[in-house]
Amino acid sequence: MERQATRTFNIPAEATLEVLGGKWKLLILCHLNCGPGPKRTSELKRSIPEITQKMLTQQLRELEEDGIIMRTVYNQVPPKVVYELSELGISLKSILDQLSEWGEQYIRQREWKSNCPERSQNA
Amino acid sequence: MERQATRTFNIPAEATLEVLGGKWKLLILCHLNCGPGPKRTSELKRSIPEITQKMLTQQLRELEEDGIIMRTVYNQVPPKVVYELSELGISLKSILDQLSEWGEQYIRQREWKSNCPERSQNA
DNA sequence: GGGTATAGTTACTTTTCGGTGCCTATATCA
DNA sequence: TGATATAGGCACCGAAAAGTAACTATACCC
Repeated sequence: MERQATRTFNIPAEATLEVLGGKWKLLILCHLNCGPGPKRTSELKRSIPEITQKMLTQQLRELEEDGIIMRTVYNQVPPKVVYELSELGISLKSILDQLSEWGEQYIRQREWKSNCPERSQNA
Repeated sequence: MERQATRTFNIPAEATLEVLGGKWKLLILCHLNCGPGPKRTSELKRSIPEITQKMLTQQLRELEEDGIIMRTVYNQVPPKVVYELSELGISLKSILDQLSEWGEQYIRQREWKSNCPERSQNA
């Protein structure tokens, strides 16, 4: 994933995906999107247990570089750092909301399918 | 990326991202979304020059497994296979459209930034 | 006969991603 | 005294992802 200053895209969606394409990015953004106000690093880590500290930091850095989120450091010990969506990040809100909505539907449908007695696969 | 039948998610968006999370998937879906009617494999390949045949096939298979797209094989030689969004895939339409829209904005903003004479970086 | 187009599959190699462990600094608390 | 919480850096290594190349089948065209 090269992070160039400029490049050309075949379709505009490619630009979006270049910014949001990391494995954890959309998930992180969803967490920053749901519930108001900034979130601490440790909060995010607890919300996404599968992510490692390294990956979390890395993805947050890239999102910050791309201007999607803002990072605020409180000069205190132990350290406190919070992240929140920037204006540009907020402009992704409806996409993030829809990822959640679609997921809800999808889960519901899946469960219906696998519980449907008509389709039991063995025996 | 394990492809399990069932699992639990911390937030619904995770379910969405499990289905759409592949490197090329959203891009492929955007191409199937823009312009009506099904698209041939070779069309997709030409639309996404960077993707390899192998990746294209693989991602299409997974999207098909997840019920997002439909694959139709014409029994002829040379072979003809077309892909189109399924009903479930069409339910992603507004997400796909927004990925494009957001990308347009983002590109415009980037270009504005880099062309803004106030901010020329050297000389 | 030989080349082309089409949609793959497979084996092999390379590259990248992501995980693990170890390190910093310091205020607070036991 | 020393453990804890916090945010993160860095080096190393294995696993997984992605790229490469060769192969299939066959109708059509020259």
